[in-house]
Amino acid sequence: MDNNTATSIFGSLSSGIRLDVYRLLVKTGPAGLVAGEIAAALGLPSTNLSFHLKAMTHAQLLGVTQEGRFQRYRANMPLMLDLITYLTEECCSGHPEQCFDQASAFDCCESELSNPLTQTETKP
Amino acid sequence: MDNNTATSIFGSLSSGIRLDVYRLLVKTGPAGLVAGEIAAALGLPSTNLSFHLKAMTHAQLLGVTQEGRFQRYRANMPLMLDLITYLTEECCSGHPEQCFDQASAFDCCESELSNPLTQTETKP
DNA sequence: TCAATACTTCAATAATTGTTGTATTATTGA
DNA sequence: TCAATAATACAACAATTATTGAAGTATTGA
Repeated sequence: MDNNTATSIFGSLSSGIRLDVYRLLVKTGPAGLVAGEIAAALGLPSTNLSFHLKAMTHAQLLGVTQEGRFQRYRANMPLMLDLITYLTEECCSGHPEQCFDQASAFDCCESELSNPLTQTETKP
Repeated sequence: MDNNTATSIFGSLSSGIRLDVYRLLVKTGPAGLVAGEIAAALGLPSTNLSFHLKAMTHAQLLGVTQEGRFQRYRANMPLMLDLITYLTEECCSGHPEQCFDQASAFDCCESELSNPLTQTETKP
């Protein structure tokens, strides 16, 4: 992960439409959705959605596979994990527990179970 | 966390300069840096840096406190955790382990130790 | 008090990004 | 084959964002 890759991912998620698309595809997981389903779910004109899908695919935030005349899009989850790693590299110069001393409602550094990405159940 | 908040955070990190600023401040942790130190570290004209710091502060990605004639900036780490939670809410409709079955090099769902935010040591 | 320092604001301009409608490509099923 | 469907490409225009230099505000220390 380098600065350019990271900024293009962030740029991809800096529009309300693209963020909605991404969250929708995170929700559907490996099944993904074809472009028309995304357009219907979000109520967007196909030409505008296509513009945004292209941007997200170019940033590698989405993957796409052809199925006949359909294009199926999926969220690239591993890339998001890479991005988080990049953001927190050298956190507090190697002492990440300090980053959260300031915060009240976070106990992430005391617990190994606080990352939503690593849990299958968040509502016990 | 709502769509608008999240897109403004992503917009904040969609410029190479702002991403450099954020990562620099993550690295310095609670100590933070004053504006002049950031400008010196990144080699930026103060007027341009000020523009970017204002954008990041407005998005709440940075906090700022006055110290005499200095302005000290710090990264808002808890906000980043909120953002990650927002992105992964309803991941795979409640079955996040599926999101990573596609990936080869990630074992996050088998291990509770893979989140950089929850570790104090990443290089054993 | 006053010059120097730290930083921000403002205005002008440049560059990038977003939206829409129309046209085009490719695939399917009758 | 051919009309219908799915989606993308292009062009025009609108809107937003970035950069710079000059001017302004506030604080400090001599």
